[in-house]
Amino acid sequence: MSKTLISIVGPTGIGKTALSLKLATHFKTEIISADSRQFYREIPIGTAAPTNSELATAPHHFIHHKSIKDPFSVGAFEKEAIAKLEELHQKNPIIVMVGGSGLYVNAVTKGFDEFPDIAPEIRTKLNTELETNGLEFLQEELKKVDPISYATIALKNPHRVIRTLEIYRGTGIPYSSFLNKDKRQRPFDTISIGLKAERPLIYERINQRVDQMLDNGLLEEAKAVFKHRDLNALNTVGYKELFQYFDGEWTLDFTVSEIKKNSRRFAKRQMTWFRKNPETKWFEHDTDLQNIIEFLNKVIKKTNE
RNA sequence: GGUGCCUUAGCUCAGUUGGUAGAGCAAUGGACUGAAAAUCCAUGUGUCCCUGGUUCGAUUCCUGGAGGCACCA
Repeated sequence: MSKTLISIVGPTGIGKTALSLKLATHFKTEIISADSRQFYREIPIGTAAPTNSELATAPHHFIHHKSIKDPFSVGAFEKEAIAKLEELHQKNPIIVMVGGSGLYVNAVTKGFDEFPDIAPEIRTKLNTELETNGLEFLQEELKKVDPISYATIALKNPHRVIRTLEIYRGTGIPYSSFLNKDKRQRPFDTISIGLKAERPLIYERINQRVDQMLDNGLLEEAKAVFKHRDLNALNTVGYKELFQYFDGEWTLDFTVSEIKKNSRRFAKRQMTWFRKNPETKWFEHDTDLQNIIEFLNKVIKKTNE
């Protein structure tokens, strides 16, 4: 039987975790997470990570396996996840992956071009240069050093400009010349399942879930990591707003409404990202499990013919 | 009951000396190959409360009405 990865995508709060548990139970298999914030064990509440009883339902990977202090990246995740998948596929031809981080999902299913590791100091330096000299200064350097990227990337996006420049400074080779090498072939087939719902319903559920997180102790959780606020892992909806509240800048009511708003915007960005994958099969969030399983069995049977 | 003020985008409001209107926020669409819950880009037609009048033309002026707020009784 050929190796299969069932990838579940969709906006935050739509029920991906619940579906992943049902599918893992049905196929008697394990779950890989592709969620860029549920990696971190210090922030389970605000990231809506699976609860302990959910984690006990099926073996999970890449949940709470890192500290917010550990440096981590999509590239590192890609390598770890592919290695883990290979290991799991030895035991079971079907593995489930859930995650709301589109880039991380793609890292596993499609893979990236190979880039060398870049010393983190280079990015730090670029960030200082951004602050002192401004974005245009960096754009000028990029124009000289990598005109192809200059013409293609979003020049007003400092993250993108810095990434392309750090590749050049770290290797002496333009970012653009690393792209579109031989795309790696994955040793498994991916079946992509998307969960969808009407926008007002998604928003309503997000609003409710934020209230639920606060009842579950989000405030205390955020307070406990407050002193690490500068870590990238904490540049995250729910925490960055609460830090403003702790600073005395915002009232609690305003903070909560900002968390809800930013969660809604996040969900919108997720939908934009996931919509562009033409291979995703979309189901309503309340679709009967049997229908999804039927669909999966049909596809799996076909690929094994 | 009387007097005054208000009624314009989902919200808060600006504005048009009469030529059918614009800001902030919200919202929407999009991009995104190692920061991605990050970061970035783009998008403003709405019975200008209703009715009648004046006018070539009314959201703007006038009459009447409805709703809101304040003060006086």
